[in-house]
Amino acid sequence: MASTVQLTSVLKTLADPTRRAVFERIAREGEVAATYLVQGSKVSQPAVSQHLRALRDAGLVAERREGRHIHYRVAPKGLGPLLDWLGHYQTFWAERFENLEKLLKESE
Amino acid sequence: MASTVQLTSVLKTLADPTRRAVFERIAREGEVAATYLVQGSKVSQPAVSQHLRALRDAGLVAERREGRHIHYRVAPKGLGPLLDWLGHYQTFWAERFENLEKLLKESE
DNA sequence: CATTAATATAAGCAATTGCTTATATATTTT
DNA sequence: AAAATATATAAGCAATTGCTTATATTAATG
Repeated sequence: MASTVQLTSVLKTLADPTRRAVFERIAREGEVAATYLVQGSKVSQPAVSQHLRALRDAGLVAERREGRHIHYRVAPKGLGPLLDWLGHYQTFWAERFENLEKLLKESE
Repeated sequence: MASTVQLTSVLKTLADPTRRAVFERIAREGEVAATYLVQGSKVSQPAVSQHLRALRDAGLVAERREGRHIHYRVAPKGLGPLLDWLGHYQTFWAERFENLEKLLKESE
């Protein structure tokens, strides 16, 4: 029953393009250490660190410490509040939804 | 092929709770004149007007003038960039996606 | 233990945001 | 045309945001 607060935090967190790019890279690569996210990012190490904190606080990523590296991965439930919310607007995107449906079937 | 810019604007626009509440009310009520959105909103008329402008600029609502009233309705394609983007993360929410799938089928 | 490496925190700053009040622009009504 | 109604715009302001540089913390290594 994802609260408004959670949904707001997910949306705000994903709304920043730099931060969203970090999220997308984590999603693509599976598990990435922060250092590697800093390499290949336009912004500084502290900036990346702050984005990672925001992503974690929003429940969008989880972390696993391994020595002095911290590996980030996408938290499967993180997008939950957003998906729940979108569920209420199915009537507005039913068509597109069926496209996704097709994609999903093809991918298995 | 919804650009990053469009996605960012959709996310930013929906991220504000007051503005999202306006959008939700338009969605629920089908077509609503701005005046009625002002009534029942915590914020002032100009604030609502600014939110409506933001929603329109993001492509989330469309308007229809009728005399001195302007009626707002949800723009079906508005959520497109968001849905397209989510399509890339199916693997992370496939399960939840199937729930939505079920709901969709029940609703027709 | 001292140094290096990985990450986080602090402080400061310019830009953006969301609101307000005041005023402008339509449009209808009298 | 004047008054009333519906909506938009302008200007200003406090709060938030995303970044920076500088410094701390945590962990591995020589």
